[in-house]
Amino acid sequence: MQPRALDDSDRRILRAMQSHPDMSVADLSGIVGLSQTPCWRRIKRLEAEGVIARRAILFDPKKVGLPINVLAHVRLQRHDEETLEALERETLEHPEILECFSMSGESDYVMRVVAADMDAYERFLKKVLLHLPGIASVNSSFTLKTVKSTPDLPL
Amino acid sequence: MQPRALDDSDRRILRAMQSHPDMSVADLSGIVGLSQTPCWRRIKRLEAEGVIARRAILFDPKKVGLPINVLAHVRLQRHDEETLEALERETLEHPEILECFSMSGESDYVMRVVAADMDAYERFLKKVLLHLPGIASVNSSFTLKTVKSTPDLPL
DNA sequence: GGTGAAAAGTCGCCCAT
DNA sequence: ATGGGCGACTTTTCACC
Repeated sequence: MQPRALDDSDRRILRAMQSHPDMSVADLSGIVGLSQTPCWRRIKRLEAEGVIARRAILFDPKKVGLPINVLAHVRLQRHDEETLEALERETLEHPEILECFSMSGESDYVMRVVAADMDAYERFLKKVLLHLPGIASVNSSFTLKTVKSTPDLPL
Repeated sequence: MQPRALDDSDRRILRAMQSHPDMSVADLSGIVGLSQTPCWRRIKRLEAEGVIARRAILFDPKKVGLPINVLAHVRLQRHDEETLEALERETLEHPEILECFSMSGESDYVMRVVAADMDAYERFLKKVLLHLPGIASVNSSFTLKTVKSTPDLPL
């Protein structure tokens, strides 16, 4: 499962898979200019190496009742390794937190959180975020509109 | 394709699909307690209504050569509708911008941008971001680590 | 809502080159 | 490393309760 660099065929496969997530291997192979078996083997290899992390099904957050989207800018009091690890472990436990990045600059972490309504977010803020290990402050910015949100990478 | 509320079976289907993105309809139907055909029909309906937006294949950004992840906080000079529309249209054109939210609070927009290296980001900043319609300033915060990043919603 | 079934297409994996 | 082929699945669509 190693850093073997991707060659052109790999990149073509990734690009094709990304733009056509449920195309059959047969059709993919046509697009990338390989035949079925080699193409299939490369896909398996890319999966085994973790280049292909997973498949996913994307729902419309509003249509499933999660219209509230918040960027929570988090600062810590303490920055010892233990506190950071505890906080990151907590983060993984809460499905309302979709993304969490540790940051350079002013905030220690930025988290993207979804909620059913403002009340639900406020409860989440008070019951979870403000009790995270080592927390100093949480600054919540609400998104007015999702202009764009895609997992597709520029390959 | 309307706001017909989701019932329990719908939610169970969505939850099951989300945790098992390539389970067969046959197996899904078992989990949710319906039989094949009704389950399949509901899935098609959820797709037609846009509740299920799309399928996706998630790659590891580092392993495909995009280790740089930036949150760009953008402020505008002008806030007329025309400027906003032009900016949002531009956003959609650039695949390096994975997410773009219009915000309440200090920034007008927050964008998540990926790049192959610092140089590439700097070029993108100078050639694209700073030339966006109506731009006043761009404040780039680099992520040191992705603690969590998932499209899975808490259902 | 449920059953059963069948056509078309796909996958996973053998083999040969 | 590529291409061929085949059995075992799935998807999708029936007709009918």
